[in-house]
Amino acid sequence: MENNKENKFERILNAAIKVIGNKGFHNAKIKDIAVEADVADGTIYNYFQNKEDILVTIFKIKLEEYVNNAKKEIANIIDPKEKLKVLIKYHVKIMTDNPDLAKVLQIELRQPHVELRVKVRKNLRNYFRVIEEVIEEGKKNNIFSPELDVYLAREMFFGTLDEVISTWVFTGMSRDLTLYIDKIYDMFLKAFN
Amino acid sequence: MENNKENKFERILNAAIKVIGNKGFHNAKIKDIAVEADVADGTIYNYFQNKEDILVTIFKIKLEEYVNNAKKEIANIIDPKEKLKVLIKYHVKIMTDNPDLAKVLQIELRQPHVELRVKVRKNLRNYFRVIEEVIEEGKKNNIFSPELDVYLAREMFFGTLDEVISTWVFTGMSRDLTLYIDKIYDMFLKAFN
Amino acid sequence: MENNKENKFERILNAAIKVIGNKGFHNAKIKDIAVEADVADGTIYNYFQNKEDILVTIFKIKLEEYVNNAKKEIANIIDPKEKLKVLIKYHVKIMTDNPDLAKVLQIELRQPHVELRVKVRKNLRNYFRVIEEVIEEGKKNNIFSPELDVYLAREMFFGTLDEVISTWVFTGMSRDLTLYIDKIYDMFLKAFN
Amino acid sequence: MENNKENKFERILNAAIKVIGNKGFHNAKIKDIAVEADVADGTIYNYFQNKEDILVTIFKIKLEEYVNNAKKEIANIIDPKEKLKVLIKYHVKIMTDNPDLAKVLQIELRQPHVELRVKVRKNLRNYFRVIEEVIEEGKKNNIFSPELDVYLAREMFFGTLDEVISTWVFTGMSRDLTLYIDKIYDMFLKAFN
DNA sequence: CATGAATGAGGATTCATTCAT
DNA sequence: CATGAATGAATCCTCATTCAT
Repeated sequence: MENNKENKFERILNAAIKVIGNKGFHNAKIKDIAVEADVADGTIYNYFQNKEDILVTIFKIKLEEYVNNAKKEIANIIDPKEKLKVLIKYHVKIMTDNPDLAKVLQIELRQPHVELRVKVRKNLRNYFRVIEEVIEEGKKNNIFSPELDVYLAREMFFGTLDEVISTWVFTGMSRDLTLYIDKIYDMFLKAFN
Repeated sequence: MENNKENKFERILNAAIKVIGNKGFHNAKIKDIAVEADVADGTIYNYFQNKEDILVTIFKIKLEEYVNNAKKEIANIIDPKEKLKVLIKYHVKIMTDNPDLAKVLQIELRQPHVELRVKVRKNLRNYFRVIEEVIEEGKKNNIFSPELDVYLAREMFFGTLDEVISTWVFTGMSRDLTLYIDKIYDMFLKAFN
Repeated sequence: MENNKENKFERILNAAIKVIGNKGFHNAKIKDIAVEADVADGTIYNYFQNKEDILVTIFKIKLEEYVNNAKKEIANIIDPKEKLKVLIKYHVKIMTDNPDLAKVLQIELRQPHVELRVKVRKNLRNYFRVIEEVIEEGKKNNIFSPELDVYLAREMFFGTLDEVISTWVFTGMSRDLTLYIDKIYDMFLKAFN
Repeated sequence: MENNKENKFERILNAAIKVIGNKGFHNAKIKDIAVEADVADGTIYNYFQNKEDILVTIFKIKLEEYVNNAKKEIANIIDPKEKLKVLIKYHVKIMTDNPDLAKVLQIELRQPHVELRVKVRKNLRNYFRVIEEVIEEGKKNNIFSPELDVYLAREMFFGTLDEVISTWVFTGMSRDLTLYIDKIYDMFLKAFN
């Protein structure tokens, strides 16, 4: 029972990721999501307040999950450079493993709707913090330049990966992005030095 | 007067940039644009095929303008490094001078609607080509590493700037971005080396 | 305890009177009534056929009760005038003691839904009959004018009381209506003479 | 043009009176009103803010009209008794001439929805004032008892007529109500004496 | 009998687009 | 060309009712 309910929540959430990822928020109809989740339209409203709440929840749940796992991935690593590489790998892996989620994050991150963006962006900040902490650490250990601007470095880190994923998503997701990881890593290392 | 002489096409286009920039494409109503342009709803359809065409035209006209001017800016410069710096400056200048346009480009670049996105991205490619040519040139002149992946370098260039602008736009456009130009430039130089 | 022993049928019925009285039939949700009665939504359907049936039952049960008690009140009175006064008193007392019920009767008596109204009005006729019998009796005893139109007299009796209660209900139920009883009684006596 | 617009507003208003009168506010669908008025659904929203606004406007326009005409009817009459009779006649005439409007007034006057009722009741007060002024005048001229409670007299006047109309409406509108006018008038005269 | 999650039909409202003036 | 009233398709959400547990 508990399980079943959990199940339905996740089913709707994943259906929403798929549908919103493919059609975009505004073109994703509640009916589409309901059909994809194999529930009635009304059932969605037993789990979400309204359509917007679905989007916000996707960001909340999925980014939380992402950040927690990213933290775990680098937890036992000492070298900040190695941490950076793992973060790149993880970013690319998650996005290429979940292209629909990638699309939702790519696309709907840029909502102009103020309230919505605030809610959505809030969840992203935790990820930014993880990146910045690694960069800070690298600075302290003299691995990165003491003059490196942490904020800009993080923008470069996220911006570059985001753009690479974005291009990948918007060109049919055919390329194998793992091939670029080492090159991206090298560029970051040099840039941060 | 000056304002009245400005032809209607431009008035509508600029009104659309303002409204779409602030509300996003889907929340921008034709009526909003008409009011902003001080024309009747129907008049818009004498200049544009439909709502989508307005967005496509913004990208077409404004990116064309942008690319042409960017080309001019670097036309008389010989040093690829200097060209890179000018491109950064120009990118930042245009976006901070036209925040509404910046928002439209930022936001609607990630159109989920496939056909629309294809039309919109098409115009961006010319800008990408300009960047890539500068990088290529730098490689040839041994200013950038011969092993530099041009595609990735361009992704880093555009992705980083895009992210910096995006953060600026979405945090209230208060910061003075020109202060970052030199730092960003230095990071690119190192990364491309 | 006392409250818990009160059987569910009555709990639901009274909850319905409260909720429908405050929100009106169409704005009263089954869930509201269920919450007020402290039962599950589905439980209501073990005691009532459907939402409409609740309203019909309120009229049936409460008006039956009302008419029976009204009859008892005047059973041992001989003077038709005195009976009239008691009926006025009783009408005012019941309605002011049960403002939620008063609201339901006031409001839903005017159901536009034909079938529903027929069912609802049917129960009112017994009350009309009681009033008319007292007036008839008064005519026979030469206490009221032999030319008095019984139907109109009853309309005046009920219409006036209904309007007085209605105004009272819709102006916040602050006034003390018992102060008006004698005056209303006097006006009826004169009108019926 | 002006005329045409005026026309459409009235067409929708009258269609709404007809449909709401027959089905009640909650069962009257916007589509029903649109079909009856021979306009598109959306057109209604060019003239009214929303569904509720239609109802409120009916009360506002029609009661204003009613009160103005009622005032005119009694403007040249000196005898308060005669004024009372004319008011009765006029009330009955308007309601029997416009049974759909009568139903709307009868039925929707008792909405429990607080905000709605406030708006609706506000328009009724002007009619109450007219009645009360006539009764006041009758008291001053010693035609009605100096002890007559004006408020109660007005409640009786309106309540009785309202109930008579209500019964007429709810029993198929077959009876000829003009036959009752003299009798009602006589009862009021006696009651107010 | 009691529960409350699931259902899905139904409807008010929005808004891009048209076209008569 | 300009207008803006009219259109009507499209969709989010509500809520009475059911039924498996």
